[in-house]
Amino acid sequence: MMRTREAGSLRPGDVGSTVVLAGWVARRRDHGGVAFVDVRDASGVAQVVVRDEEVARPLRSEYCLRVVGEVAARPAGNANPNLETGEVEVIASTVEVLSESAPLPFPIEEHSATPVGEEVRLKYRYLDLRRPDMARNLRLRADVTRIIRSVMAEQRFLDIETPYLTRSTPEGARDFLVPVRLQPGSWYALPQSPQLFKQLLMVAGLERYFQIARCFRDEDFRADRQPEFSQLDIEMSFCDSGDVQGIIEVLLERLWRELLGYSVPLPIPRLTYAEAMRRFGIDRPDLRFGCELVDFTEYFADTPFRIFRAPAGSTGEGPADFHVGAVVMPGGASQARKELDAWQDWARSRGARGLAYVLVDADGELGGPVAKNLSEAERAGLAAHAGAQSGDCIFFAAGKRSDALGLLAAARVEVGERCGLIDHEAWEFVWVVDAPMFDPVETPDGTPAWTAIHHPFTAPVDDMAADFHSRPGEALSKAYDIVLNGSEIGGGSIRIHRSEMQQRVFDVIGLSRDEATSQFGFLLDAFAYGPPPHGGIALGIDRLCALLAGTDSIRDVIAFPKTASGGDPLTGAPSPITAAQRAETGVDARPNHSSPASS
RNA sequence: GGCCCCGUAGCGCAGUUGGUUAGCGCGUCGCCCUGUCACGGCGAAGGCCGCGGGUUCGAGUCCCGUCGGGGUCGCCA
Repeated sequence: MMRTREAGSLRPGDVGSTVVLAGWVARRRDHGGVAFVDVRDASGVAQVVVRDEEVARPLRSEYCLRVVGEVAARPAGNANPNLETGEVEVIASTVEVLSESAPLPFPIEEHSATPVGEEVRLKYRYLDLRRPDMARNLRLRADVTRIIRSVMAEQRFLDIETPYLTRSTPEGARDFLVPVRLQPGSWYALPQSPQLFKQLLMVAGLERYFQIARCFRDEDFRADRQPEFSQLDIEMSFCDSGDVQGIIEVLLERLWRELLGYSVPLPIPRLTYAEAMRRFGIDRPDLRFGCELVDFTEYFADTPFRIFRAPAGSTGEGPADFHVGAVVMPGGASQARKELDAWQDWARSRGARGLAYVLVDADGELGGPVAKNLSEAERAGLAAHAGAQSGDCIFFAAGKRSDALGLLAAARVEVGERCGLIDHEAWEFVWVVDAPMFDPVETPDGTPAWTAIHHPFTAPVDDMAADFHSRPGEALSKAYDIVLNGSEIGGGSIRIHRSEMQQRVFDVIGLSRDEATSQFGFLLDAFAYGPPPHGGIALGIDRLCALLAGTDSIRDVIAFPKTASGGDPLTGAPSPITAAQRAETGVDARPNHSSPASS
C-alpha cells in the first residue's frame, strides 16, 4: 500500500509519480467532461482532475475522499496563485468516497472574505478547524509545545505532572470546585497554578522542574483570557533571577527562530518596574513606539488650574499620591473638535472624568480649553517640557497616581495606533524587574495595611532582605515579568526559602500564624526540612501562540475554547445535573469533619 | 457587577421619518456551458426580523424587560 501524501506537499519534482491523497473536497468545478476537485487536508490544497463522469458527478463540498492518481504538470497559464500548490495537479485513476457531507452551516474556504460569527464557528468547531487558518494555528501550537519540550529537555528539566484535583488555597482568583463523593460536603479545587506543588518539588530535591500545565480561574473572560488556560510552568533550585531569565531567553530565541525565522536579540533588555511606570505608566510597556509619558506633577505644583493641583488637606491620600502626566500625540493639533470630543468619551468609557488636552498650533501658540487656565509662565514652557512640536496635541491626566498613569498608558497606546506609530512587524521583548513587594490596602479606619503584589513567597531584593518589613511601601521583590509588544507573556520570581524571612512577609500582610498554617501549612511544614534557594516562572502558552500566530484572540489558538459567558456551544457545557447526581456527589451536604491543612 | 456594540434566510449583511408583498451577496437545489481554479449563464427553494411585553390605525424600525454573542472596566495574588 502506498503511503498517503499530504496535499500541500506536492511539488513539480513529483510529476510522473503515482500518489494517494486523503482529504476533503474543498470545491468542485466541471469543465470539458472532467471535474476539477480541490482536495484539502491540514497541509494545504491539491487540485485533482477526475475524468470519469460517473465518479465525479456526486462529489460535493466536504466529502471525505481517498484519491489515487498520477501527478501531472498543469497546462501553462493555468496555475492558480491562490492555491498552495499552483504548479501540479493529480490526474485521478480512482476516487473513493470515504464519507459524504451535509451542506455546510458556514463557508470553510480560506478566501471567503466575510468573517463568520464566533458562536456558529464554535458550535461547529470541527468544521471551523478545517479552515486552513485554524489548522495552521493548531499546527503552530503543536510546534510551540514540541520546541518547549525539546529546549527544556536540553536544559535538563524534568517534566513532572501535578494534581488537577487539589486543595482550595486562597490565591488571587476564584476557584473552580469539584464535589467529592467519598466525602460529602468536602470539595476539591482545580489549581489556579501548580505554584505550591512546584515549590514542594524543589524541597524534594528535583532541582529542575517543568510542566505544560492546565490552570483554572473562575473569573470573567477577555479576548486573551479563558477560564482554563495552559502555562509553561518552571521551577529551579540554586538559581538567581538571571538563571531563570536565561532559560526563558534561550527558549524564546528558539521559538522565534524556528517558527518565524526571526532572531531575538539577546540578552532581552531589563527595565525596572519603577522606570516602566515612569516612562510608560504601566508594568507591561509596548516598546514598539515612543511617545513616552512626561511627568508634570512638579511643573504644575503651584498652578492656578485647580484640576492640575494636588488636593490640599485631603485625608487619606497625601499629595505624594497625586500625579499630573502627559502624552504627546504627534500632529494631533489638527484634530477636529468632534475628534477631541471623542477622546473625552474614550476616557469616560475607561472610568476617567475626561482627558485634558492642549493644542500646539503652527506658530507654537497653545490652544484648547485648558490653556487659558494656565499661568503665563506655565504656557511658555509647556510644549518644551512635554517635548511637543508645533502641530502636536498634548493630553493630560491628573489625579491619584495609579489612575492618572493608567489613563495615560492607555492613551499612549491609543495614540500609537491612531497615528500609525506601531510597527506591526516588530518584536519588542523586555523584562520588567524589581516590582514592589507590597501594595497598600485601603482600610476603613485609615490604618496602613499591605497585600502581597506577586504572591507571599516572593523574595525581596538583596539589599532590602534585612529590613523590608520596616518599610513595606519601598520594598522591591525579585520578581520578573517577560513582556512582548505590550503583552505580559510570563512572570515569576525568586522565592523565599527561609522561614524567618517568610514570617516577616506574613507579618507585613497581616497574616497570623494560625491563618498561614491553615492556608499553606503543608508548604510551611515542608520548608522546615532544608528547602533549597529556588525560583521559577510561568509562561502563558495561549497568549504566546496567539502572538506567534498573529491573532488578537487566544480562542484562535485553542481547539475548543469557551464563549464569554463560559459556555461551549458545541457540547452545551455547562449543563444542569440531575437530582441523583446532586445526591451522589453530596453538593448539598455539609462537611462531616474538618480537615486541617497541617498536622 | 458596570458600560458599549451586535442579534433580519444556512452564512455575511442592507432595510430611509413607523406605512402595502422584508431585500442583496455567498451558499444550497435544478438546468445550461465545458481545462476550470473565488469560472460563467438561466431558474428555484429558503424568513417567529432572538424572545416577551408595551406605545400606535399600523412595529424589523420606537420604549421597557429578557436571552444570546462580542468588546471593555472592575476582577484576574
